[in-house]
Amino acid sequence: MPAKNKPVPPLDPALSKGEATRARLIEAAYGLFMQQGFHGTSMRQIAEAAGLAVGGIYNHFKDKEEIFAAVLDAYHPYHTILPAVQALPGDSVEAYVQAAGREIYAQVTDAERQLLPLLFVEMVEFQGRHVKAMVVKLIPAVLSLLERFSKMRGPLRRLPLPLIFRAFMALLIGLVVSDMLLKDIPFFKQLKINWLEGMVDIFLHGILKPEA
Amino acid sequence: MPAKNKPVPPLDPALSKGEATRARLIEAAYGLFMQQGFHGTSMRQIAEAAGLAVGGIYNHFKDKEEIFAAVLDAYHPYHTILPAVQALPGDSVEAYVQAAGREIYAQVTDAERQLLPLLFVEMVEFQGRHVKAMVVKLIPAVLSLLERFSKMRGPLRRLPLPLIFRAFMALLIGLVVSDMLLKDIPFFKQLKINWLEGMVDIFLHGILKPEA
DNA sequence: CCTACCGATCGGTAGG
DNA sequence: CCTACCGATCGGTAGG
Repeated sequence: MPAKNKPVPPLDPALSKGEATRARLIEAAYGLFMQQGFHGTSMRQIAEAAGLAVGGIYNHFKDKEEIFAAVLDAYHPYHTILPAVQALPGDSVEAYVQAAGREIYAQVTDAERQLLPLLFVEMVEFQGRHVKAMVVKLIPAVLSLLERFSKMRGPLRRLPLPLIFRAFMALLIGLVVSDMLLKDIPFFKQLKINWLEGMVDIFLHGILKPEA
Repeated sequence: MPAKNKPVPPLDPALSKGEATRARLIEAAYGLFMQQGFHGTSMRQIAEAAGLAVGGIYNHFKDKEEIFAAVLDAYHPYHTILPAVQALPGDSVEAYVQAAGREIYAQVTDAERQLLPLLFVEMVEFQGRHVKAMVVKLIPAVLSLLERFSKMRGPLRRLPLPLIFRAFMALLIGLVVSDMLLKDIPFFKQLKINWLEGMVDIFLHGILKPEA
């Protein structure tokens, strides 16, 4: 083996050249998918935005769908939301639910414009198949969360824990989705209501015993 | 004016030839948009499915977006949901909310596979602009519904009526959306929970005074 | 990672 | 002069 010059792998501070190109492609594709959707975005557009030729993309991704999966993986917030929710102080149900609501909503609305259009593309083009795979991987973590929740069962009404969890998630999902449709409408902007706080309040009254 | 023969307009039982062709185009485009999305569906596919040539489409719609708008208008269920909800018996809050939940959920899940993918396309391709226009038109009807609701305020906690309404809609939206992601997962199918009933129950406890 | 290109198909329009 | 379409083709772009 002759001493061919090294290709300079991760000698660089952070990323190798290949990794940097891959990251540029993901970032470029993310912006284009958000604005134009999946079929509305061409490989040439992605290449141009990332500063390389069409053919070069295929050194990093086998096809367009693989780019989308990488984008979704890079931008979905579950790897930040779940640890954050697990680390929340859990003294009482009220404190926990309020904190969780704030935490999830903050991360989700923060990610709303960053993520929701991407999720719509996912549903349209792939019938949610990538997200479904994520959900399956998340099940154990959710179960351990429910386990922890079950220790605070005292003040709770007799309701199945999965129902409580899903109702909470449904409320937040519905809040974020309806936000997209309502936020530009003057009539709604004029209503001075703290929607998140109000919904969490309704939810808490819904799951707690009256005497609590 | 000589007695030229009449052009035989809507003598036919239901639709004129033009209207029938338009209806066929909408139906064909609907099926294709649902399966393939907007950019994933070609004018040629729509034409073929409707049994005419590509050029013929443009006698009915000026471009592809106009077809989509017509499809959305033909298939969204607000003109059936709203009258149904307005006609519900409204003796008590509990009865009303339970009936409304069942009614909306039935229509929405019935329309789920008929409509949700279309709404995702709408969000991806048009940033919800057609649905926003619908929402604005619906505001007066919703306000009159809230007006009616305000007469049953007795057993309700002191909460803003718009909050109650939106929380209810958010819960149902979240239920339907999460359904799409969860329904195929074995773990969830194994849970014997009546999700709709449970969520409506939580919601009702959330908005009603404890003593009621 | 590029240049050069493929089979096919894109949304939209021509004249008749 | 109209509605409803045809066969053919426009300039460009798709994923690979």
